[in-house]
Amino acid sequence: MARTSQLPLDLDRVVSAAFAQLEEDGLEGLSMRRLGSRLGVQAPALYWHIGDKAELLGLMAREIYAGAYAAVPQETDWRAWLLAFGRALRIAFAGHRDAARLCAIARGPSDPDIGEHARRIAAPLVALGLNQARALSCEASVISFALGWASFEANGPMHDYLDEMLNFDESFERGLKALVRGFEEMTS
Amino acid sequence: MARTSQLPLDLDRVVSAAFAQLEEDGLEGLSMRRLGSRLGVQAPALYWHIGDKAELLGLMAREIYAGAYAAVPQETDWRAWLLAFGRALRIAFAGHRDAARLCAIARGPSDPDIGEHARRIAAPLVALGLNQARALSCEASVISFALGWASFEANGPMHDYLDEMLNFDESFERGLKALVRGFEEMTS
DNA sequence: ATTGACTATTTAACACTGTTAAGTCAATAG
DNA sequence: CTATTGACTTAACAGTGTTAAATAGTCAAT
Repeated sequence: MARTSQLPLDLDRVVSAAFAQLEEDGLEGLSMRRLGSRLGVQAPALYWHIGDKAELLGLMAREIYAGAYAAVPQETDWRAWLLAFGRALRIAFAGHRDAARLCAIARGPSDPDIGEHARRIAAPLVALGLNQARALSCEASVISFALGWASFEANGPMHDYLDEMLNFDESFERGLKALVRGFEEMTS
Repeated sequence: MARTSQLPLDLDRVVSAAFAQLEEDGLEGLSMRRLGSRLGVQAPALYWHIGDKAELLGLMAREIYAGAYAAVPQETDWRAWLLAFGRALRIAFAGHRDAARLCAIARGPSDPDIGEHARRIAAPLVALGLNQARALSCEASVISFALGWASFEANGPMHDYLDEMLNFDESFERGLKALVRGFEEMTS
């Protein structure tokens, strides 16, 4: 039917519609058919733009991480950068419904140019004086902490029964600060 | 058919069969029908012992955490306890295939006796001198770090392309130590 | 001994899911 | 004017979690 009534899809529209769908119905509501119908298209049409559902989830996760990286302001100290990065990750995870579960499930980049990506990721910390291996290690720890915290916190029942005795915002901040200060100690 | 040939199921057998199934076919291979057939039973029979698949996953996650708690030796120092706990968690997550994804997805305990559970969880640290709020906060951070790390590390492609430039075991250890040392700093 | 209740399971079915194969129509290139 | 390609549709497959109803086995009480 009206196949030319709408200009054709592209990958970006698919991904952003997927985010909208995620926001509305959560991760289990993010099915190919529903995503298709949101775009005025049948489900199999999506496979023209995407290989896999897993690939779609991967792109979404990538975008969440990219948003966090982009949100880190320029810093003059690697410790300050790590703190800002951790907070940005927390905001990024909290910014989309089920983001933590999504990122925990999604598969990473199938990037062929291996070293380049790592170098780009580590760049902000390398610019502040860390060597690359150490930069990657620290970043991995902060990402793990933030991702794990988001998973932990997003767990409904767990949240409900802990939030009487645990201030999540404050505890995250304490943990993050502890982690970064711990790194500081190891350098000196 | 031969309904009495086997003694009836119970919850424990279901859960441990679910672990066996997880080990064999991973998280996506853990379906009710396959779990049933492993137990010589049709899928709907499982719903006699279990409300939900989510409940089953919750029980499995609970068992993983319980195993980690049980594996922590008695310590004389809360910092040592946290380190041992973090390592035990890492071992527990690595011990079952897809454990990290499972725990990131699973919902927590629908435990009605809220304060009691929290008190039991915090007990080891309270016994070593921390107040309960602080104990819960520290534990939450260590759990988050270990869980996030396991998710991070379990991510196949990410792992493949980082493990040339990142020693996962060593980096986990560094991160955990940094976290706990950071906590130490905050007390003094 | 027979009735009845209770436990634990079966069969059948529903409404989905991701994904593939084959067909279809519009636009573009030669 | 024809052929090719891009972007989609319809139809279908195999599988999913879950519910409802029927059923067989076991036990207690009449």
